[in-house]
Amino acid sequence: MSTTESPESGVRGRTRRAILGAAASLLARRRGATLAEIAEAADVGRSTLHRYFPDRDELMRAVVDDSVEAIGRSVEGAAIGDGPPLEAMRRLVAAMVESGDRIMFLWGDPRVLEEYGPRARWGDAAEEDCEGDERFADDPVLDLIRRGQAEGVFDAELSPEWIQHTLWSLVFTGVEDADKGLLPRHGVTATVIRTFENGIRSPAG
Amino acid sequence: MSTTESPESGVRGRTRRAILGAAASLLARRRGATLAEIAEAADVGRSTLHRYFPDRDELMRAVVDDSVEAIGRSVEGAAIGDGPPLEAMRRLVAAMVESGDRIMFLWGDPRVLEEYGPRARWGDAAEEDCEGDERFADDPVLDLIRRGQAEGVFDAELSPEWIQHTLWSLVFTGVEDADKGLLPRHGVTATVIRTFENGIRSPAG
DNA sequence: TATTTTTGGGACAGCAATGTCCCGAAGAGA
DNA sequence: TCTCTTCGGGACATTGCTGTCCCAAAAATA
Repeated sequence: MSTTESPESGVRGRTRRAILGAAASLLARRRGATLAEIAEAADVGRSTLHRYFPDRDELMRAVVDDSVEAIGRSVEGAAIGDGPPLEAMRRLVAAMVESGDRIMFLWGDPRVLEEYGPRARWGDAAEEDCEGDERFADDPVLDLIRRGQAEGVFDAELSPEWIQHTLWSLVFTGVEDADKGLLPRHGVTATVIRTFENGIRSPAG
Repeated sequence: MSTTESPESGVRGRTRRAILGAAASLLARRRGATLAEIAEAADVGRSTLHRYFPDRDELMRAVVDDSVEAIGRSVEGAAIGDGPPLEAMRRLVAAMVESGDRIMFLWGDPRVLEEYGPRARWGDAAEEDCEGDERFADDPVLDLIRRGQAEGVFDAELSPEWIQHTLWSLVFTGVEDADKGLLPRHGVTATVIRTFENGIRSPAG
């Protein structure tokens, strides 16, 4: 190990990922899930869980970080900076749907991002007057939305933030419906894209 | 009413409504809020709260029932059975936005409707194979959606249930954003309607 | 004013979740 | 095989929420 952070040491890395994955998946569906339940879902003893994450808060922070990273990687793979905005947006939706569990975890409880969000990385003492938006100033998703608006493809009367929230919201709803069996898993992306782009109005009408 | 249910007796009715309102408002924003917090928000002693609702479950059921009724009344006032579907839908959105707190409470936690939903009214032992949809068979909102589809106004390739979920989801997001100050309170309805109807595509494009 | 209802708060026991510690067993690596 | 690490589970004290009971004060009603 280098200094403080254990990198990805074969054993600990695997266990750690197992815990984070199980936690995200379970917490997405049952917030307030017990640590014992999370441990069980991860197929790990409660002691082990405590060994990796001393208390609930640290676990939450880690799961949030991990989820943000996972989604980030997925989004990165969509290369939303390239090509026509509409097509980039479709790739983005697909990427987000693929990270279904993480999306449900992060978006399912607004508090989660507020309390354990990226802010933590900057140190917690920083309670500046940041209205909570500038930290997303370089968000590639917002960039894409602005680009689409500038090119006249996306509705410019809607604020980029609102469009972004709509996106998250629809993806979340789609993933959730699929999770409940109300929507076929393979059709989620198409349905979300269709609704997101055109709304519910009949294309014919 | 006469026998078991206390009707609306001036005093008890007022206290009851205060508790239900405060509970919905608080639980909408902080699920897992303590009974003590709810009592405080309702400006009532914890004893009094327990006097009206013996335990947490009964309170939850009551808040759900109350919220469903409140929204129902609001929706009823929108007369969504009359007139062109598109205009009816706009009235519906406006009505739902007006019930912001209740919407946030009911939609914010999917579990809430599953555990304390209308099913409770039928008796809890009824665990028939109802896939959970037939109970909404006569839902006026679904009726409106189907009507709109039949008239060629709403996208017929989207399932009515999906459209309904989209509707709830967008209204929820709008109300939530307004709650956080990200969206001007008076513009929520228009923004939601615009997005819901047309998606994010530029009308010009 | 007198009576009944309603209320608020304190005291209390029960309970489930949490966090800590320890030890023997299983597993990985040399 | 030997050694070091990691693991699972039990035991334990602690904490915070819950639900119950009681009583005096405040409010409503007659």
